[in-house]
Amino acid sequence: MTDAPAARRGIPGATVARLPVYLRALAGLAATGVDTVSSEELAEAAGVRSAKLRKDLSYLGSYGVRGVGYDVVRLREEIARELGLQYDWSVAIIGMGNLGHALAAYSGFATRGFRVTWLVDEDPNLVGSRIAGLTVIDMDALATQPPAGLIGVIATPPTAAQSVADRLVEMGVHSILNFAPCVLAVPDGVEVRKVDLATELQILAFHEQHARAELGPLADLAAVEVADARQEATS
Amino acid sequence: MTDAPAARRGIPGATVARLPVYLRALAGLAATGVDTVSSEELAEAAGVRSAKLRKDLSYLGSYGVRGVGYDVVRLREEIARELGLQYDWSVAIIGMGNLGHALAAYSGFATRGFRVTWLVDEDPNLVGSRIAGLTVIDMDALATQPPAGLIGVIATPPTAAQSVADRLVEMGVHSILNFAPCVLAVPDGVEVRKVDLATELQILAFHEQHARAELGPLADLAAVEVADARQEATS
DNA sequence: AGGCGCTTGTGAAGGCAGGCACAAAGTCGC
DNA sequence: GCGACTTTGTGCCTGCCTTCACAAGCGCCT
Repeated sequence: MTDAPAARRGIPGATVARLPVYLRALAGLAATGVDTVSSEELAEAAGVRSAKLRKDLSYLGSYGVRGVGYDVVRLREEIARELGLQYDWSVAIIGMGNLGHALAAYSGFATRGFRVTWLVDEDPNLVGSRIAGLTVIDMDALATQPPAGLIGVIATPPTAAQSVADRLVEMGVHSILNFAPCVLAVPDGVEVRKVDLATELQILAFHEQHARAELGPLADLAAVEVADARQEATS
Repeated sequence: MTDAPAARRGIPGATVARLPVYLRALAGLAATGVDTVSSEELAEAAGVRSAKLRKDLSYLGSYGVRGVGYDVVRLREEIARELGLQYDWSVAIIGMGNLGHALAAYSGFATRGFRVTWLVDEDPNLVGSRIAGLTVIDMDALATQPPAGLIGVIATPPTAAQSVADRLVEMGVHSILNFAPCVLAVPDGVEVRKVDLATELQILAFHEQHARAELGPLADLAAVEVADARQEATS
């Protein structure tokens, strides 16, 4: 997991990070008509241990019935409320490059309680154009009407990310999702979560390398071939 | 973080997850001509505490010089080696939707030790077309030449993700990065890291809601407005 | 050559998260 | 109406990660 920051209202950060997974699992169960689920079943659907699931849910209150399980609809509502999903949250995507484009068109946000409301870019050629049904604006235009509860998504090159973050903070945003591969400095009270694609791959590479090392030197040759291919390409 | 799995070779999972961040910070320092850095400076650049940084680096060995600091070039090499980045890793992206497209075009992979080598999709209309300089193939074609050390990136809809994962495992892949919002079941020895964009936003929503609650009921009204707007849109 | 100041590397302590196991509590069958 | 069965909620323990604090080590200055 990326960083699990300080817990609020007594709910551990690790638990908060898992609630969306439970919510997803519950949505799947509800779609198939299940109306009651045991911690064992739900845990399997969510990919965790049942004891962990029960402990997580216990932080929300006692919404289960002993001997029976959890009411799917009720539990869904409770988790959604805990996550603040009883209303949609507005999302502004800053940076309309490859990634920003894809995010703007990504349907997964709308179905999970979020509405992409603003698309922002600095490039004059992009400002004014329409992407995914929205008109691209610049940061100044966004700053004129900073809505309360806005979540900022930074999809700019890393060089621009800090200044964008500064401006977001300035206009009162205190939740930022950062796709730019860099460290953002923000004041206390502003929550930054980062998604770094290359970092994830590098972590996988570590495991891949060490899994390979355990197979002995023979298995290592395959990776060396990759290295050779690289040299060909760069020479 | 997503899950920090079992450590190998004694390096804690939490440390492995931070090594890429250090690597990035070192690259930045090297670009500005710095050749020696103290743990304090590097920690600041990486957004961590210096004690944590030193402990992390100590797992790799003693590459620092007391009273001086760390040699930037040397430390970079050591971390890169530990992560297995002395050679490029091949990456196959499965699912050429919005996200898959953006990932294929994302330049951040190539500059960090990865080469997108295969683009895969099931749609006959897409197979054979060219995206970002590569020809899209289908899973069968990928299976004919499963290269050792391949990392699979799943960018399909969630309904297809499990079957894609099964096929990847079948062809010997044991490192998977999953963008589909679902839980993947894989055998032991296969490493799955997941990136779920909506989950990240939901975690932010939790913090946003509770940060707001602390400001009192007045501040809560703004969010309710958003809820009203939603009802208008859905009615 | 010797001492001084700076920085690393690490033992120890504290805190958080995960897993186990069981008592509490509710339902179902008879 | 009562007992047996099922499943939740949770206290305790264990292990990992983080933080603190300091001794060890290195270079530099005198």
